[in-house]
Amino acid sequence: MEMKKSSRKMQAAETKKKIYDNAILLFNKYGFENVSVDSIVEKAEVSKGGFYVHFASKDAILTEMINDYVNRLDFSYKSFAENAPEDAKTTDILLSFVDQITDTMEKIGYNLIKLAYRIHIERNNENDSLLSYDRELYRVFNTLIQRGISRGELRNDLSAEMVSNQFVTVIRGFTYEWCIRYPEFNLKDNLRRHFELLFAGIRR
Amino acid sequence: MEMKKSSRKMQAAETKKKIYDNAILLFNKYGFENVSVDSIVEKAEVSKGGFYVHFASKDAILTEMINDYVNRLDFSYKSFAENAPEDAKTTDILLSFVDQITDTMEKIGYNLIKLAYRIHIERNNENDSLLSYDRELYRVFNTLIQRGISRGELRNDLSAEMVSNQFVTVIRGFTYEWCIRYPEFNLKDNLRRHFELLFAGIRR
Amino acid sequence: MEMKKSSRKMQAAETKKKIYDNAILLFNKYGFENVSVDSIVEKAEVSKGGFYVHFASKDAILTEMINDYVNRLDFSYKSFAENAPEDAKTTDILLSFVDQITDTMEKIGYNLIKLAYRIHIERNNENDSLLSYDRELYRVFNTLIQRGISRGELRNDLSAEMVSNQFVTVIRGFTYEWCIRYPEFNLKDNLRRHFELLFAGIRR
Amino acid sequence: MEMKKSSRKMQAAETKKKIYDNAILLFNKYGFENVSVDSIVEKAEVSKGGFYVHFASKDAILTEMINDYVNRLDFSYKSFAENAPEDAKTTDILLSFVDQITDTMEKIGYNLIKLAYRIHIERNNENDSLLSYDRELYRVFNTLIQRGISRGELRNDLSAEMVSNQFVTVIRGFTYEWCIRYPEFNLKDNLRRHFELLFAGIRR
DNA sequence: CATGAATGAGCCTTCATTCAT
DNA sequence: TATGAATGAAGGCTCATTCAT
Repeated sequence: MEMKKSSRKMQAAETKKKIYDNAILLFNKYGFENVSVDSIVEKAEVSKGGFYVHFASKDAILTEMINDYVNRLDFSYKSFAENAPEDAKTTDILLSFVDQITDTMEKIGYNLIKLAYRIHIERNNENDSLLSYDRELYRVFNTLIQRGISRGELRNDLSAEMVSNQFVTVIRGFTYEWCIRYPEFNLKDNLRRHFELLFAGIRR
Repeated sequence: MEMKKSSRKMQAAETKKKIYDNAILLFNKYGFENVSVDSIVEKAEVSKGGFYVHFASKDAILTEMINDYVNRLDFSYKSFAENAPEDAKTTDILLSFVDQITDTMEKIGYNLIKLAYRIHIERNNENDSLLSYDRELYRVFNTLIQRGISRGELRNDLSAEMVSNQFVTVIRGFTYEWCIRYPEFNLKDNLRRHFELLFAGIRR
Repeated sequence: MEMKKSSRKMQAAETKKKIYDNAILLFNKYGFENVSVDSIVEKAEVSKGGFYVHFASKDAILTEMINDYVNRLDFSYKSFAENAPEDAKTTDILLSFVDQITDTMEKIGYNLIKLAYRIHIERNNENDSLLSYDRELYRVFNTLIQRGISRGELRNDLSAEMVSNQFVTVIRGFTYEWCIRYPEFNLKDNLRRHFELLFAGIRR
Repeated sequence: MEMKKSSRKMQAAETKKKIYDNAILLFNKYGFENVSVDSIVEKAEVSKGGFYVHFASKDAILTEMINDYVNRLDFSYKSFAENAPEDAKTTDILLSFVDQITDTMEKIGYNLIKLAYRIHIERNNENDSLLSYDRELYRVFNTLIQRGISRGELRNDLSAEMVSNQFVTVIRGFTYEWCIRYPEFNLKDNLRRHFELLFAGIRR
């Protein structure tokens, strides 16, 4: 009896996932506005009513998607901050943090991220969980930069806050480039290269 | 009487502009897909048929907008390249070029640019006139960086090509940030600051 | 309870029929091009969306109608060919075949047939299922005429093929007349009279 | 001064003809309902306002066309009746009349005639000038048949009225066939053959 | 949970016609 | 006569959502 209930729930969860996955797929291919609930349920091989059993609206599927995205990044940032090596050079830590960010991005997948960016610019700040969320990213950077300054590894005439902001903007900017130039643009290499330039400067 | 000959055409041009301006306004406020032709003509105080006298479709208004945008940037880049001072320091020239770019952006207006970015990410590279166009921007950067290297002002262990690419990506990335953070994000200050960091490096 | 399983589907079928019937009615009264989907759904007392649940387009309803028409005639021709009396005079068989055709036409209804003719001439041979279909009619005639010739009942200086073609053309021509002169033109009487003239000749 | 006025009128007449001809062309290619005034004026290289200078409406052009058609047939029938040879065999006269009809049809042109038939079945007897007009055709036939009967050339057990009606129906029916089977269907041959069958009968 | 028929507001576009120039 | 910008009603079709089964 217990098993049956659980199997029912599993069935339901599978149906939901089928809808979710196919929806994301289509949103990415054609853009959110150009995908109808009809086309989602057709691709997912579910009835139209079934869609509304699992999602309150077409928008709801988007919200869920953004949450996934944010949660995964959140976890990634936090786990880095907790496990950062104590003794390494600050710039090396920064580089490996940037590497981890790109790794996470690539795990989340170009599709989801591009969709997030698209939504982000489509909807006017209405849903700024993404933007606000990156304060976590900002916080990690800020901590690292202050550490670098106080250890004498980074210039002490710089405001850690300003530099952190620049870093976040750079990450977001390069990710945007990745989205519009996929797959020819290598996110990891370019970001790493950019941070190396930022560390050393290009002036002789 | 002779002058009057164009009064009808002028009237028509004004009508077109009224439609165009109001359309851009609405596209930015609500997103292209969420703006109906009905709402455009209502705001522009023109009849629905009137819209189609001046634009072949709702899409056509977008194409016209992108062309405006590209043409203005084009002119800006070219005029800078032609008038660059011969004797100034390369980094100063770069900074003043970046300044001119932001000035141009601000003249074009946040609205138009955000719309362009939105379209850019919404439509899957279908219309990459924007992307390809920025090769002009890339070219100006490349020339300047080579000049800096050969004059001994910039590090000679850097590939001018790579650095130019980074610069273009940075410009685009910061502009994206400007779009999603408007009006709190100051494009000019942030870009200038970023290039200064890039010039000097943040390492001690 | 078991029987009820189809109640939803039966309801749907009824809705579809309501739409179909009213559409045909209106098409005939005002012409296909002059009937809007709005007017159909209003007359059928169905929502606009409902129309598109049952028909993919306004055109689809026409296709369905033509198919109905062709299928019914098809059945009629075939059943005649199978049940033709073996021993009767050929001209009598021909006359009774012509009678059966007009009976079928009248069962199908002036409305549907006129609509079919209208579509036929409106669309430039694009949909010639009707035209090609009448080859079945032609075949029945051909068989009968050959029989008549070989039995010595009909002139043996005539090509059965040519005469069959003439017959089909006559049927179609008189039906056209029926359509444009309805209801004053009696299809059955006129066709029968014409075939009698054709059999005997009008010359003394 | 007199010449100038006339040249103006000629200019106007030419413009009108240009519109008329191109309209007929398009009506035939795409069907009356599918041809817009816009497309007419574009093809005719006339301004939109110009169209309404010469025709009160889109429909007016149709009326004018039907009138042309009817007038030409009218003239043809009358001229035949006036010049019919006194001494020839009635059936020969009938055949040569049928020939003249098809000649006239071919001079008028398949396009115009098909259009007339189309209009005829599209509009519900609203404009039956065509139908009523063919009473002239009927009259010629009636006279000839009565002549044949009284001369002992045709069966005297036939009603001249009935036979005339059959003839007119046949003409119209074969012309319809010509319209929907153009150009593979040879109107003249088929009509001639049919009348020959009607004269002699197909019975042995 | 699942189904799919039904809803009706909304969308983009077309078009015959008018009228000031 | 000729022009073409302007009009606004109408058309075919889409779509997110609801709800009885």
